[in-house]
Amino acid sequence: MKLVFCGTPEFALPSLRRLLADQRFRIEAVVTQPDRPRGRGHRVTSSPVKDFALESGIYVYQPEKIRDDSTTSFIKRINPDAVVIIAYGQIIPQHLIEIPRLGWINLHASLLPKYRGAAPINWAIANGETRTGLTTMQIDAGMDTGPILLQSEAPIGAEETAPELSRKLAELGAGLVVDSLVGLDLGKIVPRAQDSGQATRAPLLKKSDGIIDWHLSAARIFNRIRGFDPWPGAYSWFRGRQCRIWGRPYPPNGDRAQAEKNMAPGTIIQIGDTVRAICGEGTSLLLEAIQLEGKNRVSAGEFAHGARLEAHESFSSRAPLAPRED
RNA sequence: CGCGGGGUGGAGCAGUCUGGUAGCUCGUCGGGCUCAUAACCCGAAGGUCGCCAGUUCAAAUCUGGCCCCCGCAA
Repeated sequence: MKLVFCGTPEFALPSLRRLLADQRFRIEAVVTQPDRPRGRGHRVTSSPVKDFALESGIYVYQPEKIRDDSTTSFIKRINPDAVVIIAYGQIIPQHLIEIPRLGWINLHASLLPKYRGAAPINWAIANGETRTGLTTMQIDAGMDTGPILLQSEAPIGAEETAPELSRKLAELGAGLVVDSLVGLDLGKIVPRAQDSGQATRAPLLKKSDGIIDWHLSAARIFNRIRGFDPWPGAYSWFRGRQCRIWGRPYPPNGDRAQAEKNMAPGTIIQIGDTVRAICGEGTSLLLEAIQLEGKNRVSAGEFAHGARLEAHESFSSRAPLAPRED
């Protein structure tokens, strides 16, 4: 089966590897996002998929916009049986979708129609889901709305973070992609329309999604810490400085709970090397690590030693109104 | 040439503007105290203040260059 592989980040790599190793498939080309200036200093960076493709000697195509005419002729010239598209990062126009006879086969990291959009793994964890899954589908012109080929469930660990779950799903997904292609080719899989009435959204993450609302329970804040790792993370402000926070719910303690019930959410409590922050619903978050802007990540104990916490200091869910003058 | 914050005994920080004895909270080691504690008390070791050069009687501190780490933005 002749294929074009279309993808950009790490998540797409296991599937690309699997297809490359399987004799039934021949990958004619890889399409990935153009090298762009990114990161500190705006250095030009290539995508993980591109790096892997080059190492493997696969032809790499990087259109600025996939809707360009040159892409159409490029795909037509190759005439693939299917295009496999995983986390590519651009919307595919209808006239391109129609070219391959089996369509464009997408691997999506949720049980569609749940969590349609760019960040299904992050939102599933952030919302406290205990299970999610993978879906392969034939893409259509909408956002993750195409007919479903295969689905596979996967549990979310109670403390699992987005990068951990992402690696796990990417590996599982590789097999699903292979099965989908083979099954579709043999006519054993019949694409099945999504029930859009059941759809939920998982929009691209924004920096501000990471702001901690201390009125939420510690369990819900913990879900966001896990789900928004590594970016935007969960953060707050301490003495006017932005401050990324890692922690977990603190086991309720009858004696203290009463005393802490009336403390303002965000208040920091230090008892020895144990540092906690008051959350909503009578809960508190055991702080594990803190990273002040411009500084390295340090353990909560180290943070407390250096900061010399005073009583009743607290995190703020807002940036300081006026610029700092220190 | 995107913007910005840092590099000070083993850890995290203050001190740098306004040059002039190396500070704080811990850790480590030794000793003491307590039925006990998020413990406490006494003592000790440990630092060429990222690197190089310059200014100065004197540089962690001022000037120039370099290396490394990090946040924002993209």
